[in-house]
Amino acid sequence: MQIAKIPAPDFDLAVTLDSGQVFHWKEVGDGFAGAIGDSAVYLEQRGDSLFVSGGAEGLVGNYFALDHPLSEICASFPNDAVMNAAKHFCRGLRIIRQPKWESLATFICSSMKQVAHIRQISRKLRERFGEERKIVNRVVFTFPSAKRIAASSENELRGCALGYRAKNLLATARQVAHGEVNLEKMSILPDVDLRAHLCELPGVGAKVANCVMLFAYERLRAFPIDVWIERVLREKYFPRARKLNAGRLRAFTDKYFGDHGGYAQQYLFHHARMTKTRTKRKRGRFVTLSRVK
DNA sequence: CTCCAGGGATGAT
DNA sequence: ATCATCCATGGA
Repeated sequence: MQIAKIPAPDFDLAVTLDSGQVFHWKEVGDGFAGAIGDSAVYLEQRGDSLFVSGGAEGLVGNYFALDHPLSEICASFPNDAVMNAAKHFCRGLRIIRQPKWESLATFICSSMKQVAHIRQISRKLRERFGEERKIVNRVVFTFPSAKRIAASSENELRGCALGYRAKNLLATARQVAHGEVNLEKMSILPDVDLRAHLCELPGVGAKVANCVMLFAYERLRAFPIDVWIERVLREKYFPRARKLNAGRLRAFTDKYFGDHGGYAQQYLFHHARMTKTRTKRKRGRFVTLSRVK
């Protein structure tokens, strides 16, 4: 196996792969094995260098967006205590450029699921419907195409622990496979129109649409608000606000976090998830109940 | 065992 | 327009 070395300053492979953007990489020795699109890849980081299985250098550099000016992006974050803590904690985290269908399908499956569950769903979909590849003596699977998912049945998808999400994934896969929507051509749309088109797909609402925009369409302003981010916003930015609805939070995040809001969001998300504490509102304040490992 | 999760669709106010 | 309810599943 030929291994190429590529420079990867301002990058943390492990943090990036563990930050809830992608769900299929598995640890192998000191590195990770998985698929980028159709190609099986092995990755290992040593300091500021990335060691990549043969021929995948360009693929890897693009996937991990090593061209993003990360220090400038982080410098554009709002200067407050919460953001600074997350920025320090997540140093080297980059927003990945994911394949569009893979990202869309995965986040349709993500609703009301913990990250560990999404990993299982991703693995089962790949093992059952994807294509097998081999890398460093390991078997990995590509993510199944929309056509392959569309050719399956709802019951087969339910067999991948999808539950009620199976119907949505199948319906969206059919629209993509039949050409009713063209995910690639949607790249030319401005944010507002892209979001509106994505939200017309079954199982896609504002949150999933923003994830796909951020992770697959490189819309670095897109700011997904899930239960974790909503908790951070309520507890840290509006600690005693009453009647904070979704629209109010949306208005705040869109103007406060700015042009790289999606990056800021990902840092806040990963930081919160890795340092999670249970809290409860008590006499207008949030108090810690118990710390979870 | 219980709790809860990178939500969305639907129907009632 | 906002709000409540339901939807399945399994790791922690």
